[in-house]
Amino acid sequence: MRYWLMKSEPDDVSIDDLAAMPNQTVAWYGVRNYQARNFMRDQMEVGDLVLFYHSSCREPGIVGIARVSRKAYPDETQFEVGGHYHDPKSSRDKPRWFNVDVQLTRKTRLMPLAEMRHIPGLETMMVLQRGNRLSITPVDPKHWALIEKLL
DNA sequence: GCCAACGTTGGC
DNA sequence: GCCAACGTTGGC
Repeated sequence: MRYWLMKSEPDDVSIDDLAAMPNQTVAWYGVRNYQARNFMRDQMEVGDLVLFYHSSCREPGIVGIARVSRKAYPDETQFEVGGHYHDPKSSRDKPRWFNVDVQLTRKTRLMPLAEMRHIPGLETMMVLQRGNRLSITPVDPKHWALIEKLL
Protein backbone atom coordinates (compact mmCIF):
# COMPACT_ATOMS: atom_id res chain seq x y z
CA MET A 1 0.00 0.00 0.00
CA ARG A 2 1.34 3.37 -1.04
CA TYR A 3 0.63 7.00 -0.26
CA TRP A 4 0.19 9.78 -2.80
CA LEU A 5 -0.47 13.46 -3.15
CA MET A 6 -2.75 14.44 -6.02
CA LYS A 7 -3.28 18.02 -7.13
CA SER A 8 -6.60 19.24 -8.40
CA GLU A 9 -7.60 22.74 -9.38
CA PRO A 10 -10.70 23.53 -7.31
CA ASP A 11 -12.17 25.40 -10.27
CA ASP A 12 -12.12 22.03 -12.02
CA VAL A 13 -12.77 19.47 -9.24
CA SER A 14 -12.73 20.72 -5.65
CA ILE A 15 -12.97 18.63 -2.51
CA ASP A 16 -16.63 19.70 -2.24
CA ASP A 17 -17.22 18.65 -5.82
CA LEU A 18 -15.78 15.26 -4.94
CA ALA A 19 -18.00 15.05 -1.87
CA ALA A 20 -21.03 15.69 -4.09
CA MET A 21 -20.19 13.03 -6.69
CA PRO A 22 -22.06 9.71 -6.81
CA ASN A 23 -20.24 7.41 -4.38
CA GLN A 24 -18.01 10.43 -3.69
CA THR A 25 -15.85 9.07 -6.49
CA VAL A 26 -14.20 10.77 -9.45
CA ALA A 27 -12.09 9.62 -12.40
CA TRP A 28 -8.75 11.41 -12.23
CA TYR A 29 -8.91 12.47 -15.87
CA GLY A 30 -6.75 14.97 -17.71
CA VAL A 31 -3.26 13.97 -16.60
CA ARG A 32 -1.00 14.59 -19.62
CA ASN A 33 2.41 14.12 -18.08
CA TYR A 34 4.16 10.80 -18.54
CA GLN A 35 5.66 10.60 -15.09
CA ALA A 36 2.32 11.25 -13.42
CA ARG A 37 0.62 8.81 -15.79
CA ASN A 38 3.15 6.13 -14.96
CA PHE A 39 2.50 6.54 -11.26
CA MET A 40 -1.21 5.94 -11.86
CA ARG A 41 -0.83 3.18 -14.44
CA ASP A 42 2.06 1.24 -12.94
CA GLN A 43 2.02 1.80 -9.22
CA MET A 44 -1.39 2.76 -7.89
CA GLU A 45 -3.42 0.00 -6.30
CA VAL A 46 -6.93 -0.02 -4.94
CA GLY A 47 -6.69 1.07 -1.32
CA ASP A 48 -3.71 3.39 -1.75
CA LEU A 49 -4.28 6.57 0.26
CA VAL A 50 -4.27 10.03 -1.25
CA LEU A 51 -3.76 13.53 0.04
CA PHE A 52 -6.21 15.64 -1.95
CA TYR A 53 -4.53 18.96 -2.72
CA HIS A 54 -5.96 22.19 -4.14
CA SER A 55 -3.60 23.92 -6.57
CA SER A 56 -3.69 27.07 -8.71
CA CYS A 57 -6.02 28.81 -6.33
CA ARG A 58 -6.08 31.45 -3.60
CA GLU A 59 -5.24 29.02 -0.80
CA PRO A 60 -3.25 26.07 -2.13
CA GLY A 61 -2.92 23.14 0.26
CA ILE A 62 -4.24 19.80 1.48
CA VAL A 63 -8.01 19.69 1.93
CA GLY A 64 -8.86 16.03 2.31
CA ILE A 65 -7.96 12.37 2.33
CA ALA A 66 -9.09 9.98 -0.38
CA ARG A 67 -8.34 6.48 -1.57
CA VAL A 68 -7.76 4.82 -4.90
CA SER A 69 -10.98 2.94 -5.62
CA ARG A 70 -10.26 1.60 -9.12
CA LYS A 71 -7.06 0.65 -10.87
CA ALA A 72 -5.88 2.61 -13.89
CA TYR A 73 -7.91 2.38 -17.12
CA PRO A 74 -7.88 4.52 -20.28
CA ASP A 75 -8.75 8.18 -19.69
CA GLU A 76 -11.94 8.74 -21.66
CA THR A 77 -11.25 12.43 -22.23
CA GLN A 78 -8.36 11.66 -24.59
CA PHE A 79 -10.89 10.40 -27.16
CA GLU A 80 -13.24 13.39 -26.98
CA VAL A 81 -12.64 15.16 -30.27
CA GLY A 82 -12.76 18.90 -29.75
CA GLY A 83 -12.46 18.51 -25.99
CA HIS A 84 -9.78 20.18 -23.95
CA TYR A 85 -8.06 16.88 -23.19
CA HIS A 86 -8.34 15.34 -26.64
CA ASP A 87 -5.14 13.67 -27.87
CA PRO A 88 -5.20 13.03 -31.64
CA LYS A 89 -2.16 10.77 -31.31
CA SER A 90 -4.00 8.39 -29.04
CA SER A 91 -6.43 5.68 -30.07
CA ARG A 92 -8.72 3.15 -28.41
CA ASP A 93 -6.41 0.40 -29.64
CA LYS A 94 -3.36 2.08 -28.17
CA PRO A 95 -4.49 4.52 -25.51
CA ARG A 96 -1.79 6.82 -24.28
CA TRP A 97 -3.37 8.23 -21.12
CA PHE A 98 -4.77 6.47 -18.09
CA ASN A 99 -6.56 7.40 -14.94
CA VAL A 100 -7.56 5.81 -11.67
CA ASP A 101 -10.74 6.48 -9.74
CA VAL A 102 -10.43 8.26 -6.42
CA GLN A 103 -13.01 8.11 -3.63
CA LEU A 104 -13.28 10.59 -0.79
CA THR A 105 -12.37 9.25 2.64
CA ARG A 106 -12.87 12.46 4.56
CA LYS A 107 -12.62 16.17 4.22
CA THR A 108 -10.01 17.73 6.48
CA ARG A 109 -9.19 21.25 7.49
CA LEU A 110 -7.14 23.18 4.99
CA MET A 111 -3.44 22.64 5.58
CA PRO A 112 -1.92 25.44 3.51
CA LEU A 113 1.22 24.95 1.47
CA ALA A 114 2.87 27.67 3.56
CA GLU A 115 2.22 25.63 6.71
CA MET A 116 3.54 22.46 5.12
CA ARG A 117 6.80 24.24 4.38
CA HIS A 118 7.24 24.95 8.08
CA ILE A 119 6.52 21.48 9.46
CA PRO A 120 9.75 19.95 10.79
CA GLY A 121 10.45 16.68 9.00
CA LEU A 122 8.60 17.61 5.83
CA GLU A 123 11.52 19.39 4.19
CA THR A 124 12.23 16.50 1.83
CA MET A 125 8.63 15.93 0.75
CA MET A 126 8.56 15.80 -3.04
CA VAL A 127 5.78 18.30 -3.54
CA LEU A 128 7.74 20.88 -1.55
CA GLN A 129 10.88 20.64 -3.67
CA ARG A 130 11.85 23.65 -5.72
CA GLY A 131 10.48 23.61 -9.21
CA ASN A 132 8.29 20.60 -8.64
CA ARG A 133 5.37 20.64 -11.05
CA LEU A 134 4.19 17.06 -10.98
CA SER A 135 0.48 16.81 -10.29
CA ILE A 136 0.87 13.36 -8.74
CA THR A 137 3.70 12.56 -6.35
CA PRO A 138 4.41 9.62 -4.05
CA VAL A 139 4.34 10.46 -0.35
CA ASP A 140 6.79 8.92 2.08
CA PRO A 141 4.97 7.05 4.89
CA LYS A 142 6.82 9.19 7.44
CA HIS A 143 5.61 12.34 5.74
CA TRP A 144 2.09 10.94 5.59
CA ALA A 145 2.14 10.20 9.34
CA LEU A 146 3.37 13.69 10.15
CA ILE A 147 0.69 15.33 8.05
CA GLU A 148 -2.19 13.10 9.17
CA LYS A 149 -1.39 13.84 12.80
CA LEU A 150 -1.84 17.56 12.14
CA LEU A 151 -4.96 17.42 10.02
C1' DG B 1 -0.28 38.99 -14.36
C1' DC B 2 4.55 37.64 -13.62
C1' DC B 3 7.97 34.47 -14.07
C1' DA B 4 10.98 30.40 -12.60
C1' DA B 5 11.25 25.83 -13.60
C1' DC B 6 10.74 22.16 -16.34
C1' DG B 7 8.63 19.06 -20.09
C1' DT B 8 7.83 18.58 -25.01
C1' DT B 9 8.49 19.43 -29.83
C1' DG B 10 10.72 19.59 -34.05
C1' DG B 11 14.48 21.16 -37.17
C1' DC B 12 18.85 19.80 -38.18
C1' DG C 1 20.61 12.64 -30.68
C1' DC C 2 21.15 17.63 -29.73
C1' DC C 3 19.16 21.65 -28.25
C1' DA C 4 16.57 26.06 -29.06
C1' DA C 5 12.05 27.43 -28.95
C1' DC C 6 7.88 26.99 -27.10
C1' DG C 7 4.16 25.64 -23.85
C1' DT C 8 2.61 24.57 -19.20
C1' DT C 9 2.51 24.56 -14.24
C1' DG C 10 1.61 26.82 -10.24
C1' DG C 11 3.11 29.85 -6.39
C1' DC C 12 3.15 34.46 -5.46
